[in-house]
Amino acid sequence: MLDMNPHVPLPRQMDLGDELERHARCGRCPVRDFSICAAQAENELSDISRQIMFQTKATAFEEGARADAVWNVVSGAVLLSKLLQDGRRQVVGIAAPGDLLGLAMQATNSFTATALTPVTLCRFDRARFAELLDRTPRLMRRVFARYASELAQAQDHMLLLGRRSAEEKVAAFLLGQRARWAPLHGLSARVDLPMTRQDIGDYLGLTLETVSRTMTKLAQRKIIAVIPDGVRILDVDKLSSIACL
Amino acid sequence: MLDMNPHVPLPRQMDLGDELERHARCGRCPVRDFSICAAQAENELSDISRQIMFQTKATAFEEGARADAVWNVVSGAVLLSKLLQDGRRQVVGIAAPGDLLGLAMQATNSFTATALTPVTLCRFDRARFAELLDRTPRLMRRVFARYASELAQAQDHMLLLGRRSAEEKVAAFLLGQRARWAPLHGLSARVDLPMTRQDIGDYLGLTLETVSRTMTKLAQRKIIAVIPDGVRILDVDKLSSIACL
DNA sequence: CGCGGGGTTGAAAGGCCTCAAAACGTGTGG
DNA sequence: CCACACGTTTTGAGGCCTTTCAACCCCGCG
Repeated sequence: MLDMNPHVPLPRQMDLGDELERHARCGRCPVRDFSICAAQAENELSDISRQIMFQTKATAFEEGARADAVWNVVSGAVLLSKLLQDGRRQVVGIAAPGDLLGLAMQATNSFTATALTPVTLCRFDRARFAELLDRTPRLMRRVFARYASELAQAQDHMLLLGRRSAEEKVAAFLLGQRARWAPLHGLSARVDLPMTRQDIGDYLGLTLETVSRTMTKLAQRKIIAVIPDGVRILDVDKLSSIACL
Repeated sequence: MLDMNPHVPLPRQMDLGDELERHARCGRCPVRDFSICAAQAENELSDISRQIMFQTKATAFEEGARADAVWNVVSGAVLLSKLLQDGRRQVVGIAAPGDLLGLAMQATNSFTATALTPVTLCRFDRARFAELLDRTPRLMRRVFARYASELAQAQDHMLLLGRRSAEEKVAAFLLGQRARWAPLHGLSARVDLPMTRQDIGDYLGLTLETVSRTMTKLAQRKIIAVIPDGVRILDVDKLSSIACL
């Protein structure tokens, strides 16, 4: 499980590290403006919520299973994927700290949530969460705004899946990951990729081989450098122009 | 508790013509359970809203332009598309009566809305619409539920774009269109397609030629029949199995 | 009647996938 | 400490599906 002691060096994935850890203890999310435990709702929420930790590769909930909870990602990265009968898979999102999952409020989950790193989630009873939203318009409004931007993001991803080449997809993906984790890591050249090539391929609508090939080609052109568990962006401008931002 | 089922089945024999027209006059949407003018909010809404009609091919709002309105589709079909600099296009949705557009509440529109048929839209001033939502939790809850299901739909479409073959895409599209308009037309064999092959291709991540070829192949196998401005589904079961629903 | 937009069809090219094998990294057990 | 196993990544060769480019057809309309 997560190591709370700040003096012990953490495993690499945990570099998300101390700042996040600190907040994790009180269930607050430091990453985005939406803090589920903020303001007047704090006491109530702590009442109906419960923190749960997941090991890498553990699944928080599965596509098709009865959905009775809303989840807030406190720390770590969560892979959201949908499966086709014949095994084809599509990753529909990669959740970062601060993201809310399961708000669709349908009878069953529409995707599976898998931990890419050790993950801390905050679980809310759905019925009581919904009640609370009803009683707290300001909170609902923020949740709603968050969700709306998620939809816009989904539409961007449709554009990527439907109309971009492999190279553009990979470039956009790397820049996207960098931007997504910037609140935690800063906008460094290094981009952590705690997922497999298969995961990336399933996210971009490509095969793992194509992802690998594309990355090595970018590396040969000195635009990125492939490093263990990630890449280093050597030429942001070129990468951006490839992604045709 | 949030409304779990935004798609309540509606009377079959409703016709775009009369029934819809009647409601259009008061800005009410007859198609889905979400009626923007329902309940106590009705008077207020009529105060801040205004109906606008668009001819086929007219654009209600454009990607990138300042967004200061929320729109409710009253009648007709609206194509939602995003453009890449080099002209590549992705259709991110086809809005039907009852759909809400522009709720993302971002500074600019993230897509363009074009009328596929003569269309009636109900325009709401955004700021005042937001205020109203704040004052009317029940309304916000319904809008929210609607939006959440839209996100689930977007994720389904990602799966289609990323992991399905041309034939599967077209089959799923036809069945999807049929289901989407069932509240108005009933679940008939005839599926109206008021958009061009190009539009369909941009929706499915294909070229217009591939869409055309795929349809003729399905027609040769007697699974569908291509008719002016639409198709007739001859074998729903086969089409469904191709779509691998 | 000619024009233009939309649809269909054909041939060729190309990008990505499939299948396969080898290289690499990491954790386990001798 | 090394050997080995296993999962992941890389690399290669060949093939297929979709795209590209082009021609032709159909139909409504000025």
